[in-house]
Amino acid sequence: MTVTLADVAARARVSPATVSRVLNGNYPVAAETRERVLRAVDELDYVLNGPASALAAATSDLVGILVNDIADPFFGIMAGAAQTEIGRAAGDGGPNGNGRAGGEKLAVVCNTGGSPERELTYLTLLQRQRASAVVITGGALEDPAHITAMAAKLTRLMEAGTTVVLCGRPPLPAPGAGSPAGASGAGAGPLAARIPAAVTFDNRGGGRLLTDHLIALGHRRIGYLAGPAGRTTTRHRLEGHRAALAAAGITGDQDRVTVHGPYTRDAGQQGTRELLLRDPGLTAVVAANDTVALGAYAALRELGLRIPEDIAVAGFDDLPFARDMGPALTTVRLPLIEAGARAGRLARGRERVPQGGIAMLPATLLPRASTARPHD
Amino acid sequence: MTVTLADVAARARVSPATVSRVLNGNYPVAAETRERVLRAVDELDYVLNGPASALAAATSDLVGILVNDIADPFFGIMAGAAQTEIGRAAGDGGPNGNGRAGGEKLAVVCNTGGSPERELTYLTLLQRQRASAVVITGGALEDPAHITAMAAKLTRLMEAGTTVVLCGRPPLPAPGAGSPAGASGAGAGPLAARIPAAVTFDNRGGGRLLTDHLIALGHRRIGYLAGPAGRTTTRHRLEGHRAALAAAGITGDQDRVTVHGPYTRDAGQQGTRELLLRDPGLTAVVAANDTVALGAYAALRELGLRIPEDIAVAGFDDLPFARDMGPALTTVRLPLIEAGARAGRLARGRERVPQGGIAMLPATLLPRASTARPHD
DNA sequence: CTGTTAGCGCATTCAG
DNA sequence: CTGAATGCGCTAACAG
Repeated sequence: MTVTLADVAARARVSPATVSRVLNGNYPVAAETRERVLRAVDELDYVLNGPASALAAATSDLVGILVNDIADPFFGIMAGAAQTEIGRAAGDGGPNGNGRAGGEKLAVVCNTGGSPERELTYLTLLQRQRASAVVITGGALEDPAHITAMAAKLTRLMEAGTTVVLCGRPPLPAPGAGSPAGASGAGAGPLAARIPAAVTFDNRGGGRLLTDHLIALGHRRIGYLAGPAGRTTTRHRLEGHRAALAAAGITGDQDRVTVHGPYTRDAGQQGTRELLLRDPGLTAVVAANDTVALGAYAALRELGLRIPEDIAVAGFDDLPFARDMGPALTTVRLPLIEAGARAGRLARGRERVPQGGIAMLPATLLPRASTARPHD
Repeated sequence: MTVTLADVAARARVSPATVSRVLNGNYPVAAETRERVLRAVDELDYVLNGPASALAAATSDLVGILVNDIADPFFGIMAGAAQTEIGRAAGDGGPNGNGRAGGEKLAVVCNTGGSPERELTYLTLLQRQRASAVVITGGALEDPAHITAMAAKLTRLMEAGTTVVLCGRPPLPAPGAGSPAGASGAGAGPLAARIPAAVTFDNRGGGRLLTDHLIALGHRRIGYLAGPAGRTTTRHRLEGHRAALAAAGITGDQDRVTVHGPYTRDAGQQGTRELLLRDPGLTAVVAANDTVALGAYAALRELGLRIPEDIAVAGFDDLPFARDMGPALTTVRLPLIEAGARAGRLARGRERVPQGGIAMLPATLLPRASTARPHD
């Protein structure tokens, strides 16, 4: 019923092997023959059977992109950039036309919702599909059990020939002393990289920049709306913040003016209320990201506090809406598009792996209207 | 090198068929045997070969979700809801644990960037993978050639057994008179549905509601920042707007105070400048969506105009940031999560197809601070 | 309930 | 440059 390679071969009066060769384009075929085959393909409206081809070739053209939250533009922007880069057909520089689907990869994004189990599940599913590459975005959970499980899973993926790229996530911890000599005599040739390439953000530096800015304005009592506990991004941003405070000689019980919560607007709103309950004298609130800052705005509005006159607010990421908030949000810009694009290129092996397997992208401060000197 | 079903069978001392049966869970197997097999699977760390299984079964567990712009929360929210619903394992109600990956589907989102060619390309790629279902979100392009191509492609997908669900997109135009009797004698049994199920939004009604609101406040000179020309969503929202104007007896050259552009902040900014150039007497600007309204805010700020005192602004969609803009944005809420979830359930055949194959979800007006009576 | 037997559709050796 | 033969790993009839 469904048309197969053999049907095309019959119509083009060639062997199935020849059809396969023109379709994959990685083998010399006479121009005239190719022409005939392509015509037959069009006439029959033939579509390659992916599973069959993946089975025979032991690899598929699927590339998975894992994100924590697909509704969050932070991930959407990175994933979009990666997907564009990956979807780019072999030769061309732009999006190719016709719905014919030549040598492209199928770049797909998978939403883990920040759940470690789903992260693992998706990796297994991708492994099952024999994905040619996997890009994992966003911060990592710092739970030892999960780290071990992830490391094992990623190792297995890489052993199976899947390229693994980390994007906006720190590299995996070094796998200890490593296994000794290992396999028997015959050198099995250089195995795939044992460490995934990583493109990361300077979250620590960004956090530092932001709080330095606040301190320079004269703030000394600064609340901090941290991300979820146990995640690398949360920790790094917070560390940058604390480093700035320490450098300025601001001591005191910082944990008291730090609250953790998910990267959501609601968490920011509740956290801000909590912070002001704990210390009504705060002159500034730093949010772990722009979405959380959205919630801070809401809470302050509720309380009748003006930004920045009564209290300054800052975010992180510079999502598109940041500059249109009322007032425009001071934040830290991360090169999300560049990160996604580089990760995409790494996934396709189109970019050289950076020094030591890891590239750190800089964060830049964007002072806007939501921060000013404290009132008195 | 890589462990196969046969290895598991050997270790569990059963036949490969039995292993396949316990893994797929759709066939009676003795509890003890199952136990033994599962143990072997764990011990060998076996992962099913997706392509092989898809080839043999002539269907894969892949479900594709097409979106126009993955960086836009409008799509992210719908896609996330759909993905959650689809990823839900057969029996259970929540996200399943362990990275073992049982009977789940692999729900993946594909970013078309709004390009018709990429839309077709992704569909072909999914067809190639023998996807079990495809969810297509967002408005459709109204170009006849593209509509024809899409209809053909979707028909082919459905003929091949792929479930097609439209989400936030109007149903395809009826396929004309349809082909006559067709195939030969033997009734081939009831073919798959010839029309994809659709979950759509009442964009027209929402547009109407919004402009009615503005008119009720006393506005009569209203600019409109429309979406990209030739898209159903754009047209429907605009039609609702025009209908409200007409009902209020507001005539005049409405095209003059309507500008089209992509659904981006920049387009909103430029469009607003253009609108005020064309008619400085506008007392309100309606944006095709919230992101475009973001740009309108920016442009008005630039011009030193206050919202809503000097000019009212309204959006559409009620994205999370809308209520934290300065001032809070009046907009129309669409049940994005419900739409995505229903589309996901339809894709898995877990929800009855609605009346006539199409369900229309309502839009509700959310009046906020960005709209008020005109100044004089 | 379980084992045996055949392919699924394609990519590759090899010959020619 | 092209054709013929083989097997990728699994599922789906059938028997038993």
